[in-house]
Amino acid sequence: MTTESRRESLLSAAQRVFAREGYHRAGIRQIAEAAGCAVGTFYVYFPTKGDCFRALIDQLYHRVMTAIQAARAPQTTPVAKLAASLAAVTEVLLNDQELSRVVLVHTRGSEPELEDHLWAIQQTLARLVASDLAECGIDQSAATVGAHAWVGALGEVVHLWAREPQECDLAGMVAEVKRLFWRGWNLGEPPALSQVRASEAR
Amino acid sequence: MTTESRRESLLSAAQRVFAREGYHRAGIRQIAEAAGCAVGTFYVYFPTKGDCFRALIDQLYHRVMTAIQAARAPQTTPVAKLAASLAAVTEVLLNDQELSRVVLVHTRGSEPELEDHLWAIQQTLARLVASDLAECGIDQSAATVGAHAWVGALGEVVHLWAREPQECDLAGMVAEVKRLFWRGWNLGEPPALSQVRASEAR
Amino acid sequence: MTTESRRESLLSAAQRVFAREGYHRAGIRQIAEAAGCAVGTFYVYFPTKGDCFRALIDQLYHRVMTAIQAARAPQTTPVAKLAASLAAVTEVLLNDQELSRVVLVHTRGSEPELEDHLWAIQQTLARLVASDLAECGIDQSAATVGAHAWVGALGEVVHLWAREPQECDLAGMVAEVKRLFWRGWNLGEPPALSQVRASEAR
Amino acid sequence: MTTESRRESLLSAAQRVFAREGYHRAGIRQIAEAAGCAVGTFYVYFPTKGDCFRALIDQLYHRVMTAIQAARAPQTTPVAKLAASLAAVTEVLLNDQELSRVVLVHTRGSEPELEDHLWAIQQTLARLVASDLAECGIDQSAATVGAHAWVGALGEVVHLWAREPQECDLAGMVAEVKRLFWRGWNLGEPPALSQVRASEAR
DNA sequence: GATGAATGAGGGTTCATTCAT
DNA sequence: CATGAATGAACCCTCATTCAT
Repeated sequence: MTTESRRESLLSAAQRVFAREGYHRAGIRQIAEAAGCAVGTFYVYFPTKGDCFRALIDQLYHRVMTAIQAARAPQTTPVAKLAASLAAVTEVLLNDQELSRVVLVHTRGSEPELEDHLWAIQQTLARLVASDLAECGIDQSAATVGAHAWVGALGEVVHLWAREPQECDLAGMVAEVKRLFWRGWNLGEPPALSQVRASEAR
Repeated sequence: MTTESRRESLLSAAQRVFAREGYHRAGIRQIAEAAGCAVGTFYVYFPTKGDCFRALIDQLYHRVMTAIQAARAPQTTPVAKLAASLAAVTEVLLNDQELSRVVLVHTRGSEPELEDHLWAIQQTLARLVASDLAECGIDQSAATVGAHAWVGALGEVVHLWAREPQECDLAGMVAEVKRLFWRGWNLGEPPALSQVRASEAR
Repeated sequence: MTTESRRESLLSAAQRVFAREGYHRAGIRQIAEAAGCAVGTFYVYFPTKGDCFRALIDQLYHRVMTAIQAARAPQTTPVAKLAASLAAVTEVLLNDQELSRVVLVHTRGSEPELEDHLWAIQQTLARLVASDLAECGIDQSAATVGAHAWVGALGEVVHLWAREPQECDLAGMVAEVKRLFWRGWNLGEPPALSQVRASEAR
Repeated sequence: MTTESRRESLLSAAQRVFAREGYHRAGIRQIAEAAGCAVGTFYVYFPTKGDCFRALIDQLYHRVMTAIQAARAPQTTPVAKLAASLAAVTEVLLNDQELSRVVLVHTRGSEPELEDHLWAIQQTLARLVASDLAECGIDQSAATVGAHAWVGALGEVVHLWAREPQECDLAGMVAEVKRLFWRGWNLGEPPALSQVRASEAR
């Protein structure tokens, strides 16, 4: 087993345990056991429990940012860029549901440092959305609030799905949130996901 | 000092400490000290740290529910009831900012039992809103999602304010959220708060 | 059991365990057990293992300084003051043999902070002796070295006794050290302990 | 790199790290890194951290004993032998200051086994000095104590120098210690180092 | 011989909770 | 009711040592 795969097995074990137990109830012992290695091995790869959690946050962040950049690149109008960004975020959440759950649900109440870290990331994301909104003609402060509201709404929907996975359809809910905000921002009905994708194609 | 006032001083001390430190970093020692009594006294009034926190959750819940019922009673149309409910919630948040912060921000990551408790309450609230939405002509599933999205958006805005209290105006942001969702639900521009209040008067 | 006596029982248990095991091998669990209490109780009285050890250092320091001041007060000539100081130190070592052993033998290799603490104390003591020596006509640098040499010699003799308690007589060795240094400093034969004591009487 | 030179580079790295950090704070990782090799390599040359430290003790011991034997050989009178022995020890300390520091300062508090080992060596040395002293007419027990006192004084002076290297002159202090003990033993003023060396010459 | 990832016993410390006073 | 010393399970983390490559 290479050191990279060991690190990844620890990371995915941590993801599972954090998802199930939350930050504080998750013990290094459990994570190591879930990864099939000893406690000491955990510390070969992560200096700290918090650093391990942060790696998960960063993993999600990286995926989101990558997806957003890829999705925005081919777009030309502000509305299209906004739509593409939201679609990209949505897509990552749908693809990495457990990871999203860990990051969006369990960072709160973990450690101030981690909360700050995620907060900074969400600020980045919110500012991006806000600046798109501003370009779409929405006034500055409404754009800021709107962006945060969107982040919160999305987070809550993930939370709902995290609590009752069998009773709800995350994809459908996410689409509904998009329609809701789209109208709320006076941008009309949102472009269907398929249309966005079509326009992404070069 | 009467039994009741001692309990309330503990509760308000707990509110302050939980707001500042979060659930896990808040220690019984700190709470007791903030309340000006000994650790043992805390346990005369609350069987458990979690029960104390739950009492804060319930306090907010009680205020919200009372306010909603009072606001809805005089309303006749579904839209007016919805508007009244949202306005009532909003008003409680603005009046009890620290308490809202504790409950909405710090319940996550506390303990499964407490998370469940808050969740059940938010479900109740969301269902209320959802049923109003449904009566306003929004289809069932969209109503459910919409209600949760609204709860999440509101929570996030409280979070934003909790993090940067001097840079943002909670009341203004809450009003903006209302406009956003009102349009999102195709209900037109929201009634001004003053109008709602006027119609509340008997 | 009062809190003061509890603290003292912990301190004396710590003294025993540190004497037997040295700083690093001594565990909080052992100390607590030796004191007949739980691990947590140790931390009610000492914030840290190091703080507990430091309390022992300070205990010895306090006894030494008290004894020195009492012994010097009635003396008038520099030689008599020097003799009184050395006799006082000697007396404390003989009365508190285990404590002396802990402090003089086991501080080294404990923690930098503790080593510094003891070092500062020994510097104080050495400077006191050095200044007496200087007043006895010994030149400055020789006085400094002489004082440290005396401290080291005394420490080593304690060490010898710590290692082979049944084969050596600490009191006799300490007396021999005094004679040795007295001649080394050209002060003639040292005053007998009884004489010093006699002159202490008012 | 030959086996021997690798071992020596590890030994000198260990000397540096132990001098800087003390026994417990020095980690195998640091030593290996300082020697420019991997952790595993360390264990090719030393079965144990303690064994590595012991090798340093023995290194100093070997140098001291070699120097003493060389210095004593040409001497004929007991006083000259004593002077030669002390001068030899002194010379080694001055030539191998870092090593002396490691052994004399950091063995205490390391491990019982290592402390015993150094103790046995110091006993050997002390007995040698004590037997010379006895031949110089000093009575048995005074000789033993004197020898230990001398070892302790020397160690403390090394310690002083280890703590404040820039403020003190090890060579000068060592010379002063010699004068002090020489007078303490009623042997008059000590022979100058140069005289000893002259008499060493064949 | 050389490597460095893996190990796991054991370390110090925390803190919600209890209970005798 | 009020107290606060006492508790001990459980936590995160370290590091000397091993061994397959």
